[in-house]
This record gives sequence, structure tokens and C-alpha cells, in this order.
Amino acid sequence: MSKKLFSENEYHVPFFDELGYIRKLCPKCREYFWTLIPEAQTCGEATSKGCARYTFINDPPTRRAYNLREMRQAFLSFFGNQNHEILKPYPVVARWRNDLYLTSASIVDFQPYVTNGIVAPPANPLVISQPCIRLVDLNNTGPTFGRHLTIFEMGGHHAFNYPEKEIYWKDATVRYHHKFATKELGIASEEVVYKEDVWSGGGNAGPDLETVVRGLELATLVFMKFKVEDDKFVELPIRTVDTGYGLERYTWISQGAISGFHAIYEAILNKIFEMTGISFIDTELLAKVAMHSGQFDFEKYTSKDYFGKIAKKLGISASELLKTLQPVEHAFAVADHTKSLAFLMAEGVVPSNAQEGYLTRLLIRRTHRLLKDLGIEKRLDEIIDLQIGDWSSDFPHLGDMRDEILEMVAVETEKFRNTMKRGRALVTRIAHDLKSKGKRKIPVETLLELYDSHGVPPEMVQDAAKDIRLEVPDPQNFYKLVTERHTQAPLKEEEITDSRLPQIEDLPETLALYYENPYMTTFESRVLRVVDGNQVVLDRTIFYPEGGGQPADKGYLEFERKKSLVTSVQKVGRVIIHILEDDAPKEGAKVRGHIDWHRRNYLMRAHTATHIVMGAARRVLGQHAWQSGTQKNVNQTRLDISHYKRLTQEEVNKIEALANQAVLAMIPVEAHWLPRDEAEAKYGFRLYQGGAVPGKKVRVVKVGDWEVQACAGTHLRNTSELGYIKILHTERVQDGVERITYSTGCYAVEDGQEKEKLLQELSEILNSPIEKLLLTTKRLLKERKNTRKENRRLIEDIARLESSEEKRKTHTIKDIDGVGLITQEISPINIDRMIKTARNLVDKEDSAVAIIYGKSQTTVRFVVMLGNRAVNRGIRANEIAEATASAVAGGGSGRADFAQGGGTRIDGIPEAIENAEKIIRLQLGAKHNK
RNA sequence: GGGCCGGUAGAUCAGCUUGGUAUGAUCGCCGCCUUCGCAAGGCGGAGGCCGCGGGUUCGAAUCCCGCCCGGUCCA
Repeated sequence: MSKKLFSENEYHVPFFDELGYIRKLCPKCREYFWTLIPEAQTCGEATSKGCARYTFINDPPTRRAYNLREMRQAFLSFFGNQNHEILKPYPVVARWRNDLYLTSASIVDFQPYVTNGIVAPPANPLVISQPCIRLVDLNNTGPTFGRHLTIFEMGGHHAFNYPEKEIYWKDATVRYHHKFATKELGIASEEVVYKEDVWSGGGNAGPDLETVVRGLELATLVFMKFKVEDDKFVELPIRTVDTGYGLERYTWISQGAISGFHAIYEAILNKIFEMTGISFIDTELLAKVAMHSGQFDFEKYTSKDYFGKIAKKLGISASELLKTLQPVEHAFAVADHTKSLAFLMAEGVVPSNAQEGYLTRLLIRRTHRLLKDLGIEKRLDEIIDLQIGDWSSDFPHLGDMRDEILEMVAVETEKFRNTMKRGRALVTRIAHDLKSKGKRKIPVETLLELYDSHGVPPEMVQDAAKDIRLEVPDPQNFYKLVTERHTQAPLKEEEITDSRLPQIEDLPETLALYYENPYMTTFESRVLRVVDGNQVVLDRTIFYPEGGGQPADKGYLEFERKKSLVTSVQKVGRVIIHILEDDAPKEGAKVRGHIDWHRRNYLMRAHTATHIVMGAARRVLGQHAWQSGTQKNVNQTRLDISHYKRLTQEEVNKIEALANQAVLAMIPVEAHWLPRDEAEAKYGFRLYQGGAVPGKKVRVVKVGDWEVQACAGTHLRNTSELGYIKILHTERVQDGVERITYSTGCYAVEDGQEKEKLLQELSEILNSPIEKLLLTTKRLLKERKNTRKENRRLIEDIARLESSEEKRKTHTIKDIDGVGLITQEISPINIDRMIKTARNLVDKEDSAVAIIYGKSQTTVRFVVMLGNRAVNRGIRANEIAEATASAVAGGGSGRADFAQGGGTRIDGIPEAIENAEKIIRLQLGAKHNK
């Protein structure tokens, strides 16, 4: 996105003047910055432009050293004491958004609903420490010594400013930051530099200040005030203070550690080193590298350049540096990646070939490769276990999921091994193939396809090709080429602004009677507004609007002795809109509404059944079984569940049995509105099975102790009303996601009846009782197999007979210049028999040409077979076949000694044989002429 | 969600480009020879709804469409 530069006054806050900050332009990176030091030469940030380097290594600027937990605590309580409400972290899987998979920043928690004003923020202002995962920094994690991480905690203090209510804006934000850095942490004011920048992302934008201390950017203070529309900035009604404090970076700087990884992962890092057997690590060298590490940018440099450059600065050879540094950087990356993995899988993400599951798979494979380089790839699970141990005191759900995480890692590692095994065999085959064609080099295209379609990385191709001594092109820009293969349309952004919104914005929230009593079938209300002619807003309604996988109710509205069908119901903002098929009532009119009760009743069953099946599946499969999607319907409903293996029939039976036990247990179903914090504290993340729900309060649907979910749907009063749940079938939607389809009540019974009918019909056709069907079918299949065998044998026998001495006397044999043309009909058509007979004939008479034909009502087929001598005399079977076929309106082709053909003109057969004769004469003649 | 690759004997695959006999290949299996026995070797043999369903064609493992299953990459 093109960077638009804002003018100075977007950044010039009174606070800067108060403290004596002055604005300067950095001659190296050409960016403006604010500093207290008038003689400052550059902006002081360690960038790839070389503005500065880190000066905090072994010399921290803070009052004392913090570990991550202490830093988090310091941050939260500091802002807690400044009137911010402390929020619990959101999940790292952003299930509430469909334009993002992972929570990549704290503001993501509040997009789009809060930032667009659709719902009120859970608190205002607020502060949060949000674990974030950013896989875009995958390549940078490790080599930049801790500046980039795939998983980190973003400290964010946020304020949402409405036109009618201002919380705080730029000046206060900068003051808060400054106070935290100087008063709380004890960094000297002069050490804090503010750089001007433009932030843009997720369709929003605004000016921002980056704060830099001793070369390291620590926080970004974003003032989100624009919406990006067609590359233009449009002012937003809600201005959001969006700050991001890199708590790991603060931790790092406070310790002055050699790397951020040393600061965050000390114990784990040491264990990894221990496993690799690296006994001595040149910490002095590392510290030197660390100081320069901020200057390199992996968008611009390849790792070769990087090591070269840094070695030059340190005055040692690149290879020497590589030898020391590479294992250390790998260990850094492993320390980081394994934490990401623990967090992802703890939230029920199953490694998969799609969506966030794929990101997890990618991470596992990458980590596996790093570990392999370190020679400890078998210990992935051990390291992940260490992460779980370390972080579960702050994030207890990690500990709860330990066993399942390790199981998933084991399964995934096994899958990876298989892929590699397959890949290796494939590479060897391709390499031999190329070699035999006299090629010495593997084409880049092949290399790309191996990776793209088969997951074989170029390093492995090199490895495998070495043995066969085949050249492999240098994969320098390899991954760029891969990306080019995927010219990908960007993810579509969620449509959150409805064109009808302005027309109904002033209306009060529609009273949802379906929550008060989901069993109401009729109601009375008043028309508040009619939109677009046929869309009606009422003051209250029992019509459930489409949402949460539950389709909208149908029914009709009655007014002035008219009936108008309700075809669709939607929720727009706070308001429920009824879309009518016919005329709409007038605004202010009284109407009476009726819903299709059978439909609604079964949708309620479907919804309650979904919660029950989910609870049953989790009991059978484990805690990683999350709902990853659901679609309710009247006659059948489906539920997608994350699980790392295919469901077995046994598991399905268990789930079905358990679900029906829940039905028989007559469990009451209750729905309550609870404050978000309270609900989360009581039930945890698992509440958000169907995706996180926005808002201060959440509606909690509780099926006794069986299942609790945040859910907006309509439910039965008691599970016993379901009667019966029948699982119809399961399928694998993608790797790691199983779909279960089921029906309830009378539809479940109907399904049983249909299957029974099928069995009965089968039983009648096979003339075998149902309980013997299996045996009968097996026997039939076996019989069929034997029959086929017998048939093959008989054909051979017949062919032998057909070419026997006695039989030959009945053949039409025509002598053409010493060549015997044998023609014979064998009907009905059996190609196998025809070929075998023909072969037998020419085997006995090697100067013969055999034409065997057969016909059915609509077609003629024939084979032409030549003896050796006939071929040697210049006769060509394929040419005979062509000529013959032209007479029967068909085609034919084949080899010189054997060809076949056919056609549709049955009465053309005599002509066809004449043609064959002519061709043979021609061919014999041509030979003579030569 | 999208792209790409694949499904042929118990296993791994060839054949598909250019439609015309699956004499398919290797490993494994069975029998025989050799051996005190085993392995190796030699000889012989069994083993195929060419994923499923349509279409095109005289003719489809091969071309086209749909589905199912597996793999893989990208977001």
C-alpha cells in the first residue's frame, strides 16, 4: 500500500513541547523523529538503512531486569492504575473473524464490531496483554535475535472515541507511554525517541508514533482515524487509540540479554543446546552479532548476504560465523516456534491442509527441519512439552491440553515422515528418468512442482539427486516463484456495513420474543419502519433471524385482513428485519405474526442436538475436538469437528450412543445472559465453539453439565424433547476436520425406515434374508470372480478350436499372390476371442492375413492380424484396418502386424472385405515395384 | 476458501502425451529345483470392477464432465 505522509501537526502533541522534544529528519531512513537530544544525528533505530545499532546488550536502560511475566504484570497494573480496565486475553485463533485466522494484534480482539461502532467495547479505556501469532515473521524469527517472533504478547491500551464521547487521544496516549517507560521502568527520558510513521492495515489507517529506545523499537502508538476506500483515506466516526507494546522486547531490553530468546526462553533454550550437545557457545561473539542484528532485513537480504555482511563488520570469515551462528539461530527459532505450536494446539487447532490448521502444519514441518539440522528432530515433542510446562502457569489451558497436544504432534510427525518418504522415492524416480533421457539438470519447473504438489523442498531434491549425480538449480528465489504460481485473490473482507443500516439506525433494538419464550408461535406487534418497500421492522418479534448456523424462521404477518408471507428474516445492527413476499403493512400499523412451528421446532431440535453431539464428540475424541462449523436444517443437520484422525465406525457409534444417553437423561437446557468476563471465568475459551461473540454480555446456553456454549440460537427446554438423534454419516471435509450429519425426532425415524427399505429390497433381489445378506453378497462376488476366470479360459479354448484344422476348412480363404486372406465372422462381438483366434490362425500360417469380424445390431468390430511373412512382404495391418473401416463408416488403427477397427454400417461388410483385398494387392504391388 | 498432483495386482509404481491385446515392471506371496536346514539363486504359478458414475467414440485405464478418496502448496 502506498504510504501517505501526514503533516507534522498530526504528530505534534503538546506533550512534546512541554518536555522539549524537537522534530528532526533522519538523513539515513528519511523519516521524521522526535528527540530530546538536539545534536542527535539519526533517528537511533537499528534499521536496515543503518541508522544505529543496539546499545542495550549487556547494558540495560531500565531500573531493573524483568522476566516476561513480571513485565506483563508491570504493564497491566500500570494501566490498571491509570483507570484502564484490565481484560483477560482473547484466544490466539481469531475465530470471530473471517478475514483473519490468527490474532495478530490486540486490536484484532475488537475488530470489526467495536471499531465500527456496532457493539460497545467491553471496557473503555481498556488494557490487555494479548498473545499474538504472526507467521509473516517466520523467516525473521531467529536471525534477528528476538526482534521478530512468531508468538509474542502485545500489550495494548485502547480507547474508543465516539463523536459524543471522547476518552483520550494522541496527547494522553504519548503521555501514558512516556510515563510507563520512564517512571515505571526507569528509562531516561532522553533515551526515548518517537518516530513518525503511517499505519495502515485491515482497511483502516492513521498516523502513528513508533517508540525507540537504544536502537530497538518497543511500541507503536497508532491513532486509527481513517477508513481506506479506493486508496483514499476517509475519516471514521470512531477514532481508536490502538497501541502495541512489545512485551518481549521490553523484557529483552530490561535484561540487556544477548538475545530476546535468552530473555524469554532461558531454560528452554539451554535444554535445546544441551540436547544438541553444543557445549560451548561464544557469548562474546553472539553479543557482537546481536548489536548489529537489528540492521538486517530479510526482505532485502538472502541469508548468504546476511552472514557475509555481518562477518565483515566483525572482521571474521563468513563461514566461521555461519558455523557458530546457524545452530544458535535455529535453536532460537525452535524455542519460538514450539511455543506457537503449544498455543495453537491448546486452542483445539488440529494440523491440517487448510486454514489455521495448515499454518500449524507449516510450523511443525519448519520446526522439524530446523531440528533435523540440529540433529535432534526426534525431540520435538519433548520441547513442546517443556513449553507447556513453562507457560501453563499463566495460561492454564495449555496444561489441560498437554496429552492431546503431544498426541497430535506424534500423529502429525508421522504424516510428515510419510510425505518425506514418498517425496524421496518420487525424486529418485524423476531423477533416474531425467538421467536416462540424457539430461544432467533438473528443470526449475520440476523443482517447483515437486514442492508445490508433493511438498518436497528443494534441499531434499538436492540431497536425493546427489547420489544420482544430477544437477539441481540453486533455489535462491525459489519461494518467490512458488508464490507466483499462486496468483491469489485476496480474502474478501467481511461485509459488516449493510446498506440498510442508515435507514434504521435510529430505531430501538427489536425485542426478541424468541428468547423470552422460544415456544411462542404467534405474537402481536407494531410496525416501526418499512424499508425498500417490503422489509418490515417491528417493535418485537418471534421470528428468529438467520444466524449461528440456524436458518431464519418462516411464517406470515397478518394485518388489515391481509396475509403476507415472511420469506426471510435478518438482523441488521440491533434491529430485526422481516422480508415479505407481498405487500407490507403501513408504518405504525398493528400486525399479528405466525411462524411455521414445525420448521422452527425442528430447527430448535437441530440446535440443541448440535450442542449434545458436540459434547458427546468431545467426550469420545478429546478436548481438541472443537466445533469448526455447523449448519442446522429441518431434516438433517451437520456439525464439523476438528480431529486429527479419521473417525472410526466405533467412535461414531460411541458418539451416537452418548448423545442419546444425554437425550434420555432429560437434561434441562438453560440460557442466560452473562457479563463476558464472568462467563469466560466460569466456562473458559470453550464457550466460543461457534466463534467468539462480540459484546459486553454473552448469551450462555447450558445443557446441564453436558455442554456450555455462547450461542444466540433457539433451544428446547429439555433434551428429552429430542426423542432420538441418529447419526446419518460422517465425512472428512479436510484433513483434520470431520463432518457429522444427523437428524432428530421423526426425521431420524424416517431415516431408519429408508435404510430398512433398502435392505429389504436388497434382500428380495438377492433372495436372501437380511441377516444373510453379507454372506450372500460375499459369495456372489466370489462366484463372479470365478466366472470371469472360467470365461477367460473358455475363450482361449474356443479360440484354439476356431483355428483348428477341421475348423479351418470352413474359413473363407483367398489366395492373393501367395498371401492367404482368411476372413471369418465371430458374433456376438467379443474382442478377446477375436484377437486370440486371429493370433492362433496366423501362428499356424505365417504368410496369412486374418480378418475376424463380429457384429451386433448397431456396430461392426474387426481385428486384422498378420503372420510374420505377410508383414515382411510389405502388408500393413493398420492400413488394412483403415481401409476396411471406411466401408463401414468407422475408423481403425494399430500396428503393422496387428490392428483393429469398427464402424456402424453393418451392410458394408462385404465391401469392407473387398477393400481389404484391394489394399493387400496394392501393398504387394508396391513392394514389387521397389 | 483457492491452486496443483495422484487413485492400475497385497505394496511401490510404469502405461495416459498420440484411444486399439493389461504377453505390464519390481518387491511380496505360493509351488518346485538346489540345501541337513536357512538365506541366496534357478524354474514355474496365483494375484486386476485400471476409485465411482455419466459422456464422446466402432472402440476408453487412456479424452471430456461430475462425484468420492488421498496428498500437497498458498491465503
